Amino acid sequence: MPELPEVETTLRGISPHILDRQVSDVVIRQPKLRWPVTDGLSEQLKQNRLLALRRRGKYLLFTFGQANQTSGTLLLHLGMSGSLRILPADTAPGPHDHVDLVFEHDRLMRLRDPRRFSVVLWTSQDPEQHKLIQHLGPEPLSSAFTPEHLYQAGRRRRIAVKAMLMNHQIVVGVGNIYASESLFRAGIHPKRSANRISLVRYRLLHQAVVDVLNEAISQGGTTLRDFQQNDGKPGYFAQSLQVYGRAGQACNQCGEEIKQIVLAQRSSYYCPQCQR
DNA sequence: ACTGGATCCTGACTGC
DNA sequence: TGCAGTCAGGATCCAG
Repeated sequence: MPELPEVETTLRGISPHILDRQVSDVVIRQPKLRWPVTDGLSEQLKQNRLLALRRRGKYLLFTFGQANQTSGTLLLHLGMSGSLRILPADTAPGPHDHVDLVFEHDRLMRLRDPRRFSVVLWTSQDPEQHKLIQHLGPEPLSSAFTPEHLYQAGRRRRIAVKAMLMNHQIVVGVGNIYASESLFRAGIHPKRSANRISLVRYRLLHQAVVDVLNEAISQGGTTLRDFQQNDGKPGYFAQSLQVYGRAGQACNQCGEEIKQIVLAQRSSYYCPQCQR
């Protein structure tokens, strides 16, 4: 389900309900996710307060502790099909509701994930040094993400530019939908070799990534099948998609038929007229 | 050092 | 209606 805009939407939706609240209970119904849920998670969290909550790439980082004393950080990644919701504490769990954090004011945060690719891990170290976090590239909506950064990363790689955009060591948060959409806006063919793109064109691509992500966030993300914002509403960016999922339909820009190809095991959509 | 492919898991959809 | 096959918004691991 979630790329950066969906994770950001989730973050904004859940924060006001749980920030500065104390955990009264933890329920783990299914510990077998992408990796086993950290042993003893319940003991780490109970009676601790959520001191801070932020996003790094597609990870959510929940910092827990007492007063200003940090005890550690919960790393949470939603994988392909994960979602978080805030519910009354007595809400009966449905299928695939694997983890609940119950908070002191009778609210719970519930992780649902049919495909179980999500990640729930505890670390008492600095989360920036965690194995899953430390090699992540720059945030696309920060000043560390620049056209020159993309150009330098692309120079020494022969992989398809779309595969490069989706490599989170180069830039985080860009998944299959937004990679396709950004390349369309920049007029670059998804299969084009990363080292055969000029700085001028990387400037276009950089701006396209930033714009697409910002627009998607402002519309609450993209709902294809099951993504819901915290209030149960879908994300509305699906209406703005120009190529993703539009194989066989006419390009909104030139009328040419949108094509679908498989690239690095993922479906890619593009306009053969507008993208070279 | 890069790169492409297989892999984890379940649900929704398509075609016979 | 049932069943097999295909495809999914992610990212790691492994072999070449």
